[in-house]
This record gives sequence, C-alpha cells and structure tokens, in this order.
Amino acid sequence: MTISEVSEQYGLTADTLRYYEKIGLIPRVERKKNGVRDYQEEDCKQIAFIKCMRSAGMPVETLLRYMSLIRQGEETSKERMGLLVEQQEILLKKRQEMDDTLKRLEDKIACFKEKEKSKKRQACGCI
Amino acid sequence: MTISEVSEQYGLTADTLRYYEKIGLIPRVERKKNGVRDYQEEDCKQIAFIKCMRSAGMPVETLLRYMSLIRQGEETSKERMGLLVEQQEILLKKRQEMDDTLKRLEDKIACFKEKEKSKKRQACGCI
DNA sequence: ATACAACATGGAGTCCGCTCCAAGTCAAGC
DNA sequence: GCTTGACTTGGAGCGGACTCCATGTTGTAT
Repeated sequence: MTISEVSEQYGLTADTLRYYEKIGLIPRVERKKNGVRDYQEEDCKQIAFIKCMRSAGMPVETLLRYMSLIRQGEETSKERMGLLVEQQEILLKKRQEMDDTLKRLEDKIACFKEKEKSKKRQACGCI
Repeated sequence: MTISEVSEQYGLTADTLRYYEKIGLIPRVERKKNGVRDYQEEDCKQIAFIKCMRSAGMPVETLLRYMSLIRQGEETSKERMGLLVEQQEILLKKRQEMDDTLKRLEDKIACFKEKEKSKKRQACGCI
C-alpha cells in the first residue's frame, strides 16, 4: 500500500505517517526500488492501533514505549499489559468526566428550550 | 476570594486564571485597593463552567465566543444554545470513540491474561 | 519531449494552551 | 525596620504533535 492509500484508510495525513516513522513509532517501512514507501499488513495493524490510542489521548511518548516493547518480544508482555491497564484507567476516568459534562450540557440545553417555550426571556440561573 | 483560593477550589493554576482573564475568557476581575484580585461569585460560576468545558475538550476559541455572547445578553441565547448543541454532538461522538477504544483495550488485556494463565508464551493475533 | 502528480528527504515553522520569568508592590509577623 | 510570602504586570518561553517547505526524483499521460 502506498502512503496515500494508508492515509486515506486510517484518516492520518501522509505527513503524520512519515512523522510516526521518523520518530520510530512504527519501524522503517519497506520501500520499492524507486524509494517509495510500500506499507505491509503488519504496518497497517500497528497504524490502526496507534491511531486508535492516539485519538483516545494516549501520548506519543507512551505509545513509543509500548511499540518498542513489542519489538523486544514476548518477555515484555507483562510491562505492555501494565501500560494498557494504566491507559484503561485513564480512559475510564475521562469517560466519567465526559458524562458529567454531557449531563451539564443537557441541562443547559434543556434550560434554553424551556425559556424558548415559555417565551419568557429572563436569564436563568445557569451561566 | 483570592486567586489562590479559586485556584485551589477549581484545580486551575493561578497562572491559568490570569491567562483566562488576559485573553478575555472571563471579564476583568475586581481588585482590592492594593490591586489584588478579588473573585466574585459570578466569576466563580463562569470559571466552573469553563473548567468543565475545557476538560471536556472545548477549544478556548469556542469558549471565548460563548462567553462573549453571554455578555451580549439574552438576545444571543439562540446562538449560545447552538454552540452547546454542537459541543454536545462532538462529545457524544468522542464518547463513542472512547468506548470503542475501551473495548479494544479490554480485549487486549483479556488476551494477555489468557496467555498468562495458559502459560503459553506464543504471540497472540493482536499487536 | 514535456508536463504533471505523487512521492522522497531534512529541517524549519506553527498552533494551542498554558507556564515561567523578572521586576515590582504590599501586608503581616518578628 | 526587615524579611517573607503572596500577590501584581508584561512579555518571553515551552512541550506536544504535528504541518509545511524547498528541493529533488519518478512514473505516467499527452
């Protein structure tokens, strides 16, 4: 797969894909004779995972650690799991926060609608 | 309330509070004779809201717009509600994504545990 | 043959959201 | 009277994660 195909498929710009390779988040991608990148299935799997974790807010730094552990083989699996569990905890907390914010938004929006309906234009308690 | 009390209460640094005031996210806070900030209840309400929206990922730019609409009075309420609804949609989408990621993490972690239990050290399909 | 688009590279620049700094003021305690 | 600590200001600096740029090479279409 070319870089533009991968870019298309995973919603990452070509620049970002090159950047990830440059910083070693993914190993050096194979090139064709002419020097053009030719992404293998394994690369794509990793990119999918990276994309997923990045959009969930895992820092590049942590991913870098994780991907390097993968390359070091099976004996690092405990440490890798640790990283995943850590991230899981972070995400669960984030989701809780998000739910609180959503509740707050809902209330506010409901309050706007209420005002609209009753045609009363006074300010309500919420800012 | 002094800046350090507000900072304490809402988990924002004094620097961040001054920064929010500087960029006009909150209106100029009242000062005591000696020039020290004295936060009023209204300021605190706004800060609570800002903190909440910021940690849910609403960009400062959007909040700036929202807060400026508030200052313009009741006739902007429709536009304000629009911003909130927009943000709500963004958050709902984000939460969906987050749930997908959590699912993925769970699966991976389960996979690690499985491997551990069965004492088989072979790689599993997931990266 | 020439034009064009898609790629490559190394390195510089950008954006966001703070965070830190230097220099100064002030109130309270010793 | 002096030190200490919490505050003030304007402005510079920073970290993360890209994003853009200049320059160069290729393969393909006209």
